[in-house]
Parts: sequence; structure tokens; C-alpha cells
Amino acid sequence: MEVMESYSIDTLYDLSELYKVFGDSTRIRILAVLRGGPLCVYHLAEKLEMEQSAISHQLRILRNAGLVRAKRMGKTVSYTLDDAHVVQILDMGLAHILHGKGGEKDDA
Amino acid sequence: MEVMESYSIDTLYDLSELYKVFGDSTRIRILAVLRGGPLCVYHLAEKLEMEQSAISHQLRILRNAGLVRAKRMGKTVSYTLDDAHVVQILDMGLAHILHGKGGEKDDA
DNA sequence: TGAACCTATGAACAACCATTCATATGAAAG
DNA sequence: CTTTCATATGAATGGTTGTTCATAGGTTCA
Repeated sequence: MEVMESYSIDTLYDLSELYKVFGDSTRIRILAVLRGGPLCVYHLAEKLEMEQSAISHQLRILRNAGLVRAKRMGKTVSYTLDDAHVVQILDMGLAHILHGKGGEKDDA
Repeated sequence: MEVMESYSIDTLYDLSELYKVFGDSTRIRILAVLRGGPLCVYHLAEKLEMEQSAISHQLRILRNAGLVRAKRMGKTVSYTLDDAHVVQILDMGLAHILHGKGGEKDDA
């Protein structure tokens, strides 16, 4: 602390860890799909056209980050967005991308 | 599209790229410091106790993402947060971390 | 012009990560 | 119990990325 204005260095580390989870297109696509309602692993893999194993691995990361929740439904496991924050974070980023800003490539 | 509810796969890719930029503790700390006002590279490196080169490399990434803006001030280069969205995104993530949620480690 | 200072950049290296493949765990049906 | 379907997990691997080191670019002052 002392380094940051109002937040501890640990908090900022946690923050970067959170965004790291959002920083993968597969995971973002999973979240986007789940935004439309709960879905099981099989259907997620189907929609994203990826292997079930890859989806499962990413779902575990999303679970550990507290962004999605798993629930057994017989043979299948249904996944849901964990809370409203997830949607808010997604929308905030989308606002940044879709609206106004978009062409400030300083590029090396 | 067809895969996503309301957003194209390209948009979601861009979204993950945006969050990837936030997904590094050094960059998050830079943004947090800049939130307190403009600062030059030298002072950033000083505050974060990191080498100037490392900071410069990260600043370039932040610049290319449109999150910060550079401005020459004589010998030094002053950096500023580019727009309000950056602060909003930071706060949204902080809300997720600091408030309610915090202990949902499913862990392997 | 030359020295001193500040910043940017390229190359190299180590650490991290997403995917694949193979396989294990768990549930349901026969 | 055995088979089949659905999901999870471990190991291996190719690709990505953050940091360091060395150095180039640019600015000010003498």
C-alpha cells in the first residue's frame, strides 16, 4: 500500500486475476452463451464447436472464479451464471468496445 | 454468429482481448495509480518499484488498447487514463471482489 | 556538438496457459 | 453388474506473454 491511491496491492492483484478469467475468448463465449440461460456441458461444447474436454477445463476455471455455478441434473451438469455482476462486467466491456472508442491503435 | 445470443463471435473475441489487458497485475497497478492523476514513466516505475523498461512495455499495451494516453512534457512523457470507461471497468471488478462474493473456491 | 536524462524497443528467456489425448469418475438403463 | 452416456481430470505440448538486458530515439542544457 502507499503505492495505490485507495486499494491495496493485494486487492489489485485479485482484480487482475478476475479479469484474467475474462481474458480468454473461450471463457467469454461460454459466459455469453450462459447469459441466455443454463446449459449443460455437452450443449456448450456443441454450440461452441469445441471438444467437451476443453469446455470442462474452462468451466472449472470459471467455477473457481465464482463466475458460474454447476448443478447436477441426472446424468448431465447444468451451468449457470453465478450472479448479476458477471453480466454487468460483460456489458461494461462491451460498451467500451461497441460504442465510441474503437480506433485508437497507437501500434508500435 | 448463431452461437451467441446477441453478440458476434468477433465482438466476443475483442471483448476477451480487452479483458486480457486488465488481466495483469502490473497493468492494473498502473491503471490504479493513473486513476489518481497523470504521471510520467519514471514516477510510475518508482511507485511500482519496477524497472522503467517493464513499465514502458506495459504502457505500450495499455496505449494500444486505448486505455491510456501519452503526452510529451519536455523530457518526460505523461500518461493519463483515456476515458471514463476504464474507471468504470475497474470499479465494476472491484465491486465483485470487495463486496459479497469472495469465498467460492470450488478448487479441484 | 556533447553530455545527461528520460523513454521506447528488440531480442532472449522463463513462466504460464489453453488445447488435446487418454482415462477416470459418476449416473442411469438394461 | 455391465454397458452406455456425460463430465472431470492428469499429463503432455505448442503457443503466448511478462520481465530483463542492452541499446536506440528524443529532449534539454551547457
